[in-house]
Amino acid sequence: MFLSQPVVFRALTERSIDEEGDAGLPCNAECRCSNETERGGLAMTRLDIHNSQTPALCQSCEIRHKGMCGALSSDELMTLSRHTRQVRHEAGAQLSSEDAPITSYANVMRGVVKLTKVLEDGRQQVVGLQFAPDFVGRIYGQTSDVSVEAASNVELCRVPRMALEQLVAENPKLERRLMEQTLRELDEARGWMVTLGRKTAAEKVASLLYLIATHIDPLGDKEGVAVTEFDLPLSRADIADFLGLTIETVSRQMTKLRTAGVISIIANRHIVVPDILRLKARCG
Amino acid sequence: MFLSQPVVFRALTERSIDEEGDAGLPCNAECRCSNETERGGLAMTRLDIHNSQTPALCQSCEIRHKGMCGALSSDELMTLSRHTRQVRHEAGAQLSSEDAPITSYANVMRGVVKLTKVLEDGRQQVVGLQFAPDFVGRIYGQTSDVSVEAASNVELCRVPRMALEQLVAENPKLERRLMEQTLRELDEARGWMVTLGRKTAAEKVASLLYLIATHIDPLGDKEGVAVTEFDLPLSRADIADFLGLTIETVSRQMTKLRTAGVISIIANRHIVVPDILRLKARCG
DNA sequence: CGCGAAATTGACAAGGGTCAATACCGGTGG
DNA sequence: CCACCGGTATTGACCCTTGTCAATTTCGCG
Repeated sequence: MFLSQPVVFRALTERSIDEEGDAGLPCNAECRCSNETERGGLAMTRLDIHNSQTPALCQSCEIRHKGMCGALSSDELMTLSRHTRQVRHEAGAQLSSEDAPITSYANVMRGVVKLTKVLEDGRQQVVGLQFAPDFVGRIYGQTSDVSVEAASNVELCRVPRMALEQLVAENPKLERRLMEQTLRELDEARGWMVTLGRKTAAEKVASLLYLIATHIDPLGDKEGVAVTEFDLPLSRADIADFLGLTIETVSRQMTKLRTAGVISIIANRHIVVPDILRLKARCG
Repeated sequence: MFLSQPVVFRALTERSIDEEGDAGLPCNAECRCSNETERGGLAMTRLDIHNSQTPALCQSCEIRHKGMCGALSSDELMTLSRHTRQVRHEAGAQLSSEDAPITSYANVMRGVVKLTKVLEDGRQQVVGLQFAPDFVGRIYGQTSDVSVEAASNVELCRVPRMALEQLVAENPKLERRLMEQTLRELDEARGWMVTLGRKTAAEKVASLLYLIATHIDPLGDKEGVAVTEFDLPLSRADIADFLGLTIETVSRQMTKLRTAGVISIIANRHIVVPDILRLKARCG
């Protein structure tokens, strides 16, 4: 299952309950999933005649045309949506652990997912961050090799392994999409290798803030545009684990950026960037 | 072209001539390529009737059954081999530069290829090492994003972009192979993120030596088995650029490993590892 | 308001970087 | 065969950035 083992690492002292786990995930106001489509019954029969509508489940989905789903025709989306389920997880929830078998994949709809690796003695490194509409999960592999956690509160669209693999086998365009996402992740990983290996603490912190400013969902709008104000989806410990620093050093560098007027910090987590180019200039 | 621009970075003060560049690469003794197959003429006509022999070019190739080529049928290998060319490059030769358009791919047959990225101010980071039978080059991309250099003397099997992309389009198994290689590279990049972010200088050096011991071609034999004696395919500067250290620190850590009896260093480049597990134990 | 967790700040230590001197290797030419 | 030379690697002394440990403040939330 794409779900918590009771493994507990440092940054995971928080709660790790999630709203998954029972068959009939209740539909509250904030989660606008309409998952009657996956319960069989009336809605199901309508889907079986392969019309070209957008599935009810996907209609309100902000990433419907992006990421993996963008590669699918209406019919394919129909097929897929019969197996997907929109789920929410709280910050800190572990979605899958290192070496756990892979049983499902997911698309990030909202929030940030972090991928981490741990050394035997407990030293931890965040090796990837996924924003909407990224695909999460390692296809063609038996185990996942990284631990997957919700960095912030997240909403995911979960796909069982078999359903996705079948769809991929039938749809070269989808496979291609996933290949491209993998290549993008590879580029990003290599980009961070440069940051980890060759940048100073100050540049590292600036780089991460810049990454977040350019990737955090500007409410369903165009991607890649820097937002000038956002809530940090990561704790200082997460930031430290991502940048290969200690929380103290992160804190000091944040203060420096603040006193230099590059950012304002409101209540620890909320960041205002008056001039994104000044921030970018500090990325090395 | 998969070929040197006159761009010169730090570690590239060496010669950067290569034996490519003219149409009819002469066949010397060391390069056991038999590239009559790609010159048309007699051999060519025999290939066109799609029999199931192994192409002459590939017969002596040690990685014939490994890497990308392992996914091909005899016929496909025939088709491919009509476009490939085995080439040699000296250590330090630049094969492709960051942001250069991609015009060909290659398989590593012998030696080590390094992928690097550079910051504006010249700080350099090696972001990947490729050993035989790895595939080199970023498929589905316009530019390569990394600079590709021969770390040691290398022998490559070069494939023009168009030829490969056509073959990939027709052969899902091949596409799948490339996807798996990409995923492996992603895993490796993430593994090195941990090394760069969280390991000490001593652990970093040990980790790199261990990587090389387990990846350097044990003369065509089974992969993944650690070899106890090898020539370092990287200079101290390359090692430093890979590990995010300075050459001085690399040097000091190597001497520590030597005085601790974990390795012997013969003439700077030749390394003997009496007990690979002792080395592994120092990787953190 | 008050508690526990998270973040900041300070004093100090240490790992690794910087700069400079020296040693070593590999190739060339006498 | 040996001497020399340029590039590469090693070693040492010193310093700076970042880590460590501890005290304090701020935040989030009941």
